[in-house]
Amino acid sequence: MTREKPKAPRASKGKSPAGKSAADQISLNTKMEPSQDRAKATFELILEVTGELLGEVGIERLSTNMVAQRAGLTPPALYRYFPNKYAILREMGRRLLAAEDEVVFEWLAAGNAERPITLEEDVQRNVELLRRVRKIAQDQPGGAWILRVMRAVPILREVRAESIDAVADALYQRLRPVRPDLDEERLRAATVLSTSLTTAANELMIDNPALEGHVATEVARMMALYYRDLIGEN
Amino acid sequence: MTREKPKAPRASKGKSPAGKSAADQISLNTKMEPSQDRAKATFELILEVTGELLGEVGIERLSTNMVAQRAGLTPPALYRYFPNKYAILREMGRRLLAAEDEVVFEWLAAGNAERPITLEEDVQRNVELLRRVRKIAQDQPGGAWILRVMRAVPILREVRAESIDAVADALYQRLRPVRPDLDEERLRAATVLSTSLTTAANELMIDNPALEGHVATEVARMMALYYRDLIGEN
DNA sequence: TGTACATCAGTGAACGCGCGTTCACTGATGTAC
DNA sequence: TGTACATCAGTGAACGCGCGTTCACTGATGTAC
Repeated sequence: MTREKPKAPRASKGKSPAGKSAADQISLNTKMEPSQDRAKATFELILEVTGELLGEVGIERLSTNMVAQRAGLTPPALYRYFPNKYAILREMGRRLLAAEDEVVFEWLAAGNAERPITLEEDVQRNVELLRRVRKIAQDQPGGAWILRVMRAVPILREVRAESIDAVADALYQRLRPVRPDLDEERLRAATVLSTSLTTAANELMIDNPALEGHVATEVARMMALYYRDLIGEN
Repeated sequence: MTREKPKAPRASKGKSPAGKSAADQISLNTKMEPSQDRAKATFELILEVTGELLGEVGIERLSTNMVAQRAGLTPPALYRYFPNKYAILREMGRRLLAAEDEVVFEWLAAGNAERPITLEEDVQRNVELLRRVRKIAQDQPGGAWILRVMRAVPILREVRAESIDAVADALYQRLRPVRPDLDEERLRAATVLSTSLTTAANELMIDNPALEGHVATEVARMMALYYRDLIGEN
């Protein structure tokens, strides 16, 4: 009795930017369908366990076999949802950054980036935003490591880049009407830069909690001063 | 005829910060002695080839066997100098960051951080410093990848942290006399922050050459504004 | 409400491969006399 | 300047291990009637 091969949907290869050359060759990273409740729980368990292990052994020693074992599964069970460890990390990274981005979007929607206020108020608003964003990574097991790994692994770098672009663009859209005369490329560069540096500052604080208090206010001040100069309200 | 086991010096385990827990367990990373010219050439060849491969296959697929093969060596020849791939990357990372740091030290020694000048001159000086530092990573094969990997691999993170601390401290020593009244922790935080963010900005530009021109001047301006406010010369 | 059946979720066992690592060795280089 | 010998540099072959991956399968869940 020959069974039909299930031969799953096998992924759409993402947006695959053609000339991206290195290291993303073979690895297609899309997962299969979790439909029943049990399956969804397994799916979430895999993500959770991967976060823990990432912090414990690092990305290099992390393997699908190791994740499966820790989750109390056999390897084929994991394979049902993720073709390899990068797919797991990608899902984790997406969720983490999406949550961070959401905080920023809300902050922007509340008008924090545009109302004229004093420098000190400006700094305090930035401190608060930074704190809220930072908390998301800190509250997730292995969160700090996901952030780090997203800088060094090609497939994950895309996820990170998209998140930064999305945030920078949202900021751009808020600031554009305030200074319609400003050179577009300069404003684009400013928003991408401040977004990138803000995440870098948060990673610095996560790495080095002893500095957290002072660094938070200093980076908040740095950004406030920069944008006040750029927008021209100082 | 039994030979004496050479049983090399086997490393001093670095400074091993006791509670560092994860992922640096087994890996001792010190290399053996290259003495003859031929050996030195091999040593350098290994570093060079590793840089190339790092860019081509990424850190995950990089292996000592792969490096040895590409260098035209057998694995034991590589083992004579490096106990594992992290030792190679560590040496590369050290050299790269030492070269970058040296540029900053010279820039500071030339008094660029203290003389009272106009904002625009200040920005230009920062742009030039950034450019010089950036060039070092760009000129080295796999340089960008070494920088990335140093954020995500525990052993290499130490190398990176030491470099940033050294640069931040040099900056601190320059600024301390200028504002002896400033809270020490605040000034420390400011120097570590600006050092970290400057490297992050350079990595951003390396990742995204299209933005290089604008980002360079914007980050230079950001730092200039920040320090002028901090030191109180605006 | 009960049961038969289709589909979903996960198992157990096995595989080939390349990695890290070791061994006793040969060939190259340098140097004492 | 020539040669004998010690040390340094690199080889060839082999190993055990854990990884990614597959297979045909059993057990769990949901649903049509």
